Amino acid sequence: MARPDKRRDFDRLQPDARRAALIEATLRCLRREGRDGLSARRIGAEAGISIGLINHYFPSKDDLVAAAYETLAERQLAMLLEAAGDGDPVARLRGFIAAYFGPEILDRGVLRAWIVFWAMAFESEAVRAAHERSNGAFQAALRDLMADARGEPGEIPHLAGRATELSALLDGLWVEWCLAETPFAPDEGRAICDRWIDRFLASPITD
Amino acid sequence: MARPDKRRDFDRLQPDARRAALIEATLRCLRREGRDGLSARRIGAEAGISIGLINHYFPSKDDLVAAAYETLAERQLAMLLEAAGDGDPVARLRGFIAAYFGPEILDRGVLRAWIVFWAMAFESEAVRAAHERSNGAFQAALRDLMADARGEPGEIPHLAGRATELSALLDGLWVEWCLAETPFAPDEGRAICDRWIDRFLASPITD
DNA sequence: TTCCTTGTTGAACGACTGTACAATAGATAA
DNA sequence: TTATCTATTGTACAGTCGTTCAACAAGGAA
Repeated sequence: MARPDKRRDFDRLQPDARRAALIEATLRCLRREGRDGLSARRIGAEAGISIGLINHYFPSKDDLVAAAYETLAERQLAMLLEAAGDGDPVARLRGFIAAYFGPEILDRGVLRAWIVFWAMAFESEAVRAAHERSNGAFQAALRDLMADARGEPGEIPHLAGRATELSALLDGLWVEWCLAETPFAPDEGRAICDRWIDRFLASPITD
Repeated sequence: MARPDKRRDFDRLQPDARRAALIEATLRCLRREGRDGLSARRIGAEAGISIGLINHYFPSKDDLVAAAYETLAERQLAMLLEAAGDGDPVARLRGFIAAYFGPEILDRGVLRAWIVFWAMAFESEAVRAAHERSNGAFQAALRDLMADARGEPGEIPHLAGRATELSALLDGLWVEWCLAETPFAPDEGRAICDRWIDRFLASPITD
């Protein structure tokens, strides 16, 4: 007898699609549960697949986390650059910073995931490398925006230090906001950074 | 027959001393191994006691971590205030910041432990409360130093925002330094903050 | 249709986890 | 000395963990 209602036991996906789905499931678990969410069984359940499949795509947990880190970091940076728009340079810099205080980054779950990335950077070479790349890309983007905003070439060595400073200020406010019981208003954080930019634009090129 | 060489099976300490020893052992484990070090067995081994004793002093792991968090945070803040000295107000502020870029804080192990604190603040009410207290004390100290340095009353509401800003800058540089493969020189971080203070001191009181 | 590749399953393994708890022994008071 | 208190021990328990691997099945090729 035929089995017209035969239920397929599983969907067989293309490797790329399955990899992407596993990364997304990992990010959801990390946002929701932090390090506790980083378990093969939970990620498998979140992705709707069985335990063994994860190791078929990622030789170890570290590789999965590194891939998730890079995926999220690239997405966030792309979002910020998108929000910066293509107007005049100063507006781009300010737009970038304003978007940083939007709901996609100023989110407790996102920091919760990020903290796992930072923690694993101490243990896993793959995650450390992912951090190095992501952080480098972020600061490079910031440096270019800052150089344009002040109309100077981005290669000025001193500018890298200023970009590190602004990047640190952003990160610090981000951590502070996400961990505080009653955090400052997002607009307040944006205002702090806007005033920082005011001073940056007003200061001499050697500073 | 007497047993003159009878070996005592264990040293019985006063509760306070044992509590302190457990907290110190926890801090060493966290610095060395991060979250992996946060296991009753490892802490017990580090402290030279057996597993069960931990639960005798701390009803759960969260309480031990919260106590360790508060101990470390208080110690660090006390060290910074000590380093600030009792000279003129501006020198005190600069001394505080200079000490922040010293080996007791700018240390990968310390951040590694601190990341565990941040991670657990999402899961444990006790740790979150410890963070709230520690962070509040740190920013209050910073705000007072800044108020004195500019010769204005510390209750000025705007000053709290500036203290949050400097605190975020410090935290951000700390994280950046500890996680970077090849970090900037500590003096460079101190110089960034010193220039920040220059601008702070030069800016009008409403800013 | 039949064959083959490989995406997918799920049980199994040994190691580790936090906590509970009865038993032990050091210290102090009577 | 003896009794009492409690700091301390270490086993036990019920889980969860990451990873391995033989078996299964979906989909395309022949």
